[in-house]
Order: sequence, then structure tokens, then C-alpha cells
Amino acid sequence: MTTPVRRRWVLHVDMDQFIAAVEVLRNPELVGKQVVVGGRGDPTERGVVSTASYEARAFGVGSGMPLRVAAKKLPDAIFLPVDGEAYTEASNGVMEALRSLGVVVEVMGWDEAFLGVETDDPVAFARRVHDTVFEATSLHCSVGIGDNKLRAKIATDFGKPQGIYTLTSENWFDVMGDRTTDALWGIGKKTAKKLALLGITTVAELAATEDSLLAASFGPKTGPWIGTKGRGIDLSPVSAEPWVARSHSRETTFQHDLDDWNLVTEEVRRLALRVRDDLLAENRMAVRVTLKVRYVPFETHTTTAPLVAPTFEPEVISDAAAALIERLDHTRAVRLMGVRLEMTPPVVQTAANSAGDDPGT
DNA sequence: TCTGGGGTCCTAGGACCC
DNA sequence: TCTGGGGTCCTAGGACCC
Repeated sequence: MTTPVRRRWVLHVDMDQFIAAVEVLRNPELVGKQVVVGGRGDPTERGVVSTASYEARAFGVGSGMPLRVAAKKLPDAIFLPVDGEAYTEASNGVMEALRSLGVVVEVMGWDEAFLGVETDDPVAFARRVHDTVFEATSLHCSVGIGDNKLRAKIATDFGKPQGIYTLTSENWFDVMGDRTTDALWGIGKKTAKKLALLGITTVAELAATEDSLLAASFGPKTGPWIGTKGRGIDLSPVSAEPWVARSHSRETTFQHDLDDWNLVTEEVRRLALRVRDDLLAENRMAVRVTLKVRYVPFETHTTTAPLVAPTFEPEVISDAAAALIERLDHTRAVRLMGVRLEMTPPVVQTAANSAGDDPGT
């Protein structure tokens, strides 16, 4: 009798219609209905769909679609506002259940995670993942199994909903070879179009392309990186290291285009103070300010400036953001304003500085 | 149809320096 | 006259992802 081979696998867990599922869970009357979650839940407002239930998707409503368009397609659907707190809480429950399996868990947002697993039976383990999460949260997920993160991530979609799918070097070209390049994680519409101009349409064609040719079109780093995607290669490890943000931002799309620049300035100051609060909560001072403007109809620019010194001072931050407004075109109307603050690196807690170093004021 | 909000990383071009 | 060859830093924009 042969000993089963324990190998290192990557599993990708993706919750099925997560946001809509959480809403249905706390309001069982929504079961089986067309549920569309997005914006403030008012389909006459500017905003887009975050998630639609499968019943709504059947009519072509999906993520990223303007709420007004969704309402035109589905006038009788139930429109709900995005409730971030509820999803964060549900997400925490999911991640906790995953960690209870005793594997490396890399969180990828509210409803996704990679697992680093050593097992001789990844399919059985994937079933256990689904059942464990469902028992803990009453939410269903799909699981992709791969020999790296890229393949596991792509596999998940083939299993949806509530399924399991395996994608490895064994079946990579059988499954992916004839698909268009934008089926790859990391290659979007723009890059796919640019590749098509080079005569590269499918994953197999991309895999067979010389790195030097890709580098000439996409740059020394991005070019070869795109090539590895085509071959299904991904060397990045599954890591449980907690995510450390480099910046935070807040932005507002106005319900009506704004041409009063006094109001624009008011909003910029308000946004700056909100981001400042986010930084304070992490105890990381601001070092740079970026102002984002979207002119009517939909033209976006950014402008940025360093702060003289790292700071939490509300007036300094708000003045710095307001000063950047001088650089904008005040003859145009605006549909969005945003403020981003880059932060100092996080303070690493050591015995030395927890023993009584005064952080100062 | 009319396009959210919150993030990251890479590239290109100009400034500046030796 | 006609103007090297790097290296680094900064900024704006592009692309992508959830």
C-alpha cells in the first residue's frame, strides 16, 4: 500500500453573493427575491451596485452597474443601502471559522481569503472549509484549489456557487488555453485590448510570447509579469501577515454637479478631517496630501503635495488640502472630490517603547 | 446605461546632481 | 559650438482589484 502524498496546496475561498447573502440572512423575507445592494439604497441617486442576488443577476444586473440602470431593468427589485459594519462583522465570523482550521489564512477583503494547506486530499479539505464556514455563519462559499494563488483564485469562479474546482499545472492549458487573456487575474480590459493589438488574444498565445516583446510594450517589470500570468505561474506566498495600509482616503460623488467652488472647498475640508480621524485611529501621522477631482462629465485628475512635517493637526491637514484647490480649474463644474493622506509607517510595539517612551504631543 | 468608494503598484517624464 | 551618461527623487496618470 502506498502512503498518501502530503503536499502544499493553495485554497481560495470566496463567499457566494456575500453582501446580498448577509442581507438575506438578517431579513429572511428577502429569500428568493431580487435584492440589489448599492449606494444609499436609493435607485434614483448616483451610485452603483455592490452586489446583486442571483435572482437579480438572472436579469443582467450585476456589480458596478449604475443603480439607475439596475432600476430600469428591475423596477420591482428590493434596493438596499450598503451597510459596511454589518459586512465587516459577518466577514470577521467567516475569517475566524477559517482560522479555526489551523491553516495559514490570508484575508483578501470582506469575502475572500487564501489558505495555505498541507494535505493529501485537497478536495476533502475544501469540503470541510465550506461546511465549517456554513456551520459558523450560515453563509455559503465556493473553494478553488490550486498549486499557487493565481490558479486557486481563477479556479473558484468555475466552482460557483457552492462548488469546488481544481486548477493546477496539469490542466492549466486545457482549461485556460483558449480563453481570452482577461480571464486572468490581474489582466483587465485595457491590457487585454493592448495585447490583442500585438496579435495576442488567448492565454496560450500569451504564454508563448517572449518576455522581451512584452517588456517593450508594457515596461520592464509589468511585461514579464503579464507573461507569467499566461503560464499560470505565481510564486507569491500565502501570508498571514496582517495588512498594513499605506494611505487612507475619502471621496464624495455629489448628487448634483457642483459649480460653486466655496462649496467645493467646504467639502474638501470636511473630507480632510474625516481622513485625519482615520489616521488618528491608527496612530499614524499624515505625510502627504492628494486631492482628487472629477470634472463634469467624467474627467479625473489628482494633485499632491508633501506636508512640511508629519502631523495630526486638523488645521494643518485641512489647510494643506484646501491649498491644493488653487491648482484646479475653477471654471469647470465638479462631480467628485476626494482627499487622500499618506501615512508614516506603523509604530512597531517593542519592549523599549511600551516601557514608557512618551509619544509626545 | 452613465459611470461608487477604498485601496495598491507601476510607468513616464522632468528636475536635479555628479 | 551643440550640447554625456548615469542615478535618484518627485509627481501625475494608468491599470487593476475588491
